[in-house]
Amino acid sequence: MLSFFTVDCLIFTFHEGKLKVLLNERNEYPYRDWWAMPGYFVDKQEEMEEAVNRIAYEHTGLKNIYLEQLAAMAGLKRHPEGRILTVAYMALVRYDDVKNKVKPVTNYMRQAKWFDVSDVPELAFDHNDILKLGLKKLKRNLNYSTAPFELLPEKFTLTQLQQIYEAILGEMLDKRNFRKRMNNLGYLKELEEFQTGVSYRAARLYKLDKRKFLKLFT
Amino acid sequence: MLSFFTVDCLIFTFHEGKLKVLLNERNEYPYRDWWAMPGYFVDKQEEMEEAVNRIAYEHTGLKNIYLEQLAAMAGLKRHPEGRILTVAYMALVRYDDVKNKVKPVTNYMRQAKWFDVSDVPELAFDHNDILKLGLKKLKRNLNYSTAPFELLPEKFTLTQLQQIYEAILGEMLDKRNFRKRMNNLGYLKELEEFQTGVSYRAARLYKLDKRKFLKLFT
DNA sequence: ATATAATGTGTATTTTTTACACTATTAAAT
DNA sequence: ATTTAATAGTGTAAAAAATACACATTATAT
Repeated sequence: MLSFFTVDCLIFTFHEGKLKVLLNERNEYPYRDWWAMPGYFVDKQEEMEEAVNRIAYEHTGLKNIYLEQLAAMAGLKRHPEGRILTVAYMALVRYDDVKNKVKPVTNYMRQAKWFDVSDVPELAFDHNDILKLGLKKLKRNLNYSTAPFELLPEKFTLTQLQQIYEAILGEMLDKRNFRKRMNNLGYLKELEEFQTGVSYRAARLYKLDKRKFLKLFT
Repeated sequence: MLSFFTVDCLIFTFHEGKLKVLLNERNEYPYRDWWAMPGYFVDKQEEMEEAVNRIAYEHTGLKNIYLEQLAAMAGLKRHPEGRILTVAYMALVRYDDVKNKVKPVTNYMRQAKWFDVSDVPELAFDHNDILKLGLKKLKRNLNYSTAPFELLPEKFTLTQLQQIYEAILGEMLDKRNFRKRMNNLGYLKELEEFQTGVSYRAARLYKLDKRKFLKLFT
């Protein structure tokens, strides 16, 4: 009746204009020395989402992050010792919130590093497939999800938002048309506050009006 | 290292203008006498998709059907004996192709029956949640997937296609606008054939041009 | 004062979406 | 032969959304 299984988590963030994903260098058989999504076994008495939160917490120092389930992978040949089912998630975190910029070494993992999503090496197991799934889902649901805002601070500029759209869609967008569209969405609140600490004209800050967002999409 | 887990499958079809889902009446603890999605344990040496295909075959007599994975459910309390992880799929089948209109009784299952999706009782386990997920996914991906065509014969009329869109979206569509939109998709082939056996004006038949569809969406 | 770096804005055009009602065709019934 | 019943099939005008495109404005640093 017992079930050993793992969860793996694509942790995405946005930094310096790029969409990044956090990967581990494995220190354990199989795929020792390969890069892989953070992941581990789910404890017997632990809910699956708790396990994902635990793993994400170990890597980022953050709790209660945004999570979406991507897929269950259960191929008989994905692990040399036999089938190990894994449930893959994706998490979205704000770069500035991340506490441990580099995850301390454990016995099964050497280091963690942010990779630009367009520059990811061949990964352990079926993790490249999972990454593709994650990026595809992010892209497909872009207009119906709060995902872009999970990658930004609570108050953000339209340029930051546009950069995230561009990173997720993989194409450049026209500034004026983008702003027009965003203002028509109906769930962005224009604040009377402005960026600080920049050596050029400070941009206006916006925030997501979650109530209005939910009204539109539920 | 061993992993017992199940797969469950929402089998959808379209009949008499309604979207239908095939459900089993359980004859086994837990949830004896409740209706549930068809599902069962995955054999130790069996791929997960094989298992889904096997279950769908037992219920419909069909092989190589359209499948999409929906979610993994692993709540500690979903089964009274402890966690049983299940991976939920949805399948789409053509009603006219289904061989066994009623599934023979087995020791764990009393009968199978098509339910109108808008008239489904309270189901075993978390199966109502899974049904909601399935319907939501069907709706959200309607315009990027071959799903509507999986529910229709190879050659179909635009009215049939419109009925499927309406059933999935849960709203009525305007005939002229719908036809205009379908003709602009670029992947419907207008045939020089017409319906037969109807006692009124026979409608033109169409079919999906899969090559063109794939070009657009890959 | 000047240079720098990014912000913020409008209009014309095209495309897409929406609203809306009647004639055409076929088979069956009389 | 005519009528009835049932569904197929069609066009246009209006509104809304998407696109293409360039320059003046503002804040800071020197």
